[in-house]
Amino acid sequence: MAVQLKSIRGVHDGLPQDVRQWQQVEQRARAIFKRYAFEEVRLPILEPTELFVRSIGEATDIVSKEMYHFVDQGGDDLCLRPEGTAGAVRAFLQAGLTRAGAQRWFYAGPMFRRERPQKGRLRQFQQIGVEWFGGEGPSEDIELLAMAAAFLEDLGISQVRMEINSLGCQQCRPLYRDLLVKFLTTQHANLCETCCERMDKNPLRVLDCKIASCQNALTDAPEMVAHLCEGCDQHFTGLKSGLDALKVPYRVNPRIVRGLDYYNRTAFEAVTDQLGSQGTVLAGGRYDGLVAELGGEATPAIGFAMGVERLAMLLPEAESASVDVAVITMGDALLNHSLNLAQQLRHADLCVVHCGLGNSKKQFKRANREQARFVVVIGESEAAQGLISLKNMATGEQQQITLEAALQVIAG
RNA sequence: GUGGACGUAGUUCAAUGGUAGAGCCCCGGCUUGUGAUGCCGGUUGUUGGGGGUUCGAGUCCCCUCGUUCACCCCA
Repeated sequence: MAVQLKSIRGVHDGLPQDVRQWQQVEQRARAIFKRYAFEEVRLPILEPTELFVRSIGEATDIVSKEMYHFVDQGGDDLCLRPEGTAGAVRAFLQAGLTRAGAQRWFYAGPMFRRERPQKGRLRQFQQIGVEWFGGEGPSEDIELLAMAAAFLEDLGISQVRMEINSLGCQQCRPLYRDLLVKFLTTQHANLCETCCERMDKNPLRVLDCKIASCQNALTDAPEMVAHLCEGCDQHFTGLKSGLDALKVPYRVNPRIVRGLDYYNRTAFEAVTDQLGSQGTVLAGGRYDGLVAELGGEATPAIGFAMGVERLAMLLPEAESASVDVAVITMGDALLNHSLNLAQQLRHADLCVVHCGLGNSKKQFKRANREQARFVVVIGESEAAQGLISLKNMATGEQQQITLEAALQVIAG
């Protein structure tokens, strides 16, 4: 059939089969985050364009070419949020919470980026994000990473490794950057075309180039972690020792780079090789300068976000909740009686479908299709005696008993 | 934004340029108070859309939309 009206490119429907998996991810996240005293916030999907330009960085791909932005009827320049941190910081400031002590937030919802879709990459996708305001670490970094690791473990996702790095701060990163550019200049001939462009635009990006020849050329490249200032070095050392103490598995990957401008110090990614080239399933870092950048009192903060669809792809298919009872009515005159019976079964907290009217064969087929564990048959003889017929669909056994007795059997 | 692959029934897939088919699903019957197994029968298509070449296009060409994979980038 020709489907005339289709969802737009890269924007997919969440059908029951998908949503079951998303809910698994969400439920596990809620359960784990609660133990760390994080609370849910619900933030706008629409924000002023200016917010993202100032926080994420005007030169980033996200802001320069991937945002859905428009001017509304009142002349306001708005955007569908491409990520959650900027809005969280805005909300934090707007609520005047800079002196309210630590704020531990999480949120779940859709984000929008107008990219070319591919496996694990959509134009509308869901993130669960976590933001922790008011701690400069490293204890917050340690606990946040431990929480992320606990979540992934609890979800039952193995084959994911946590990689960490330090990006330095405003003092040591520029010095390192100069050092790196000097090195890259010596390797200029061995780098790919895009890397040569990156040298000017964003030299750190060269570090995570996927091309093997570039990686070869980078063998002796200076690493940020070896050029941290004293403060950053202590911070990173503290982070590693804390993770060791909590037995959180990790690997230092000096090539991790963050795409968004606001990150400093701790950066991390949970990666899998099961998803093709979109292997990053959870990523985040520290953004100590962002609150001040957006006009607030300087407040250190750290956070991460995870891609719900990507995580769901790593989960086994989820079965729908099974139907406990299907109610079958023999004779139109008994409809109200059987509808009433279905309600009584539901009061007992059972999952019940009513099979409507029609001949018994048709109704039984429906019951079978619903994969009901039991069928309750209401016919004239049952109604006359105040009993029901209860059939176990797996064994085929059927008995005429009272409703109370039936509830016992179903529960048993 | 760049490059490759793909698009046929509800679904999974066939069809040397020559009548669009099969399995599964679905519907009906065998059995009007009994499903799942069996047997018999039945429905299903603007071949993603538009244009072109040809006596003739699912098949070849162009455009477009979508999916997918990779790059860029990122969750």
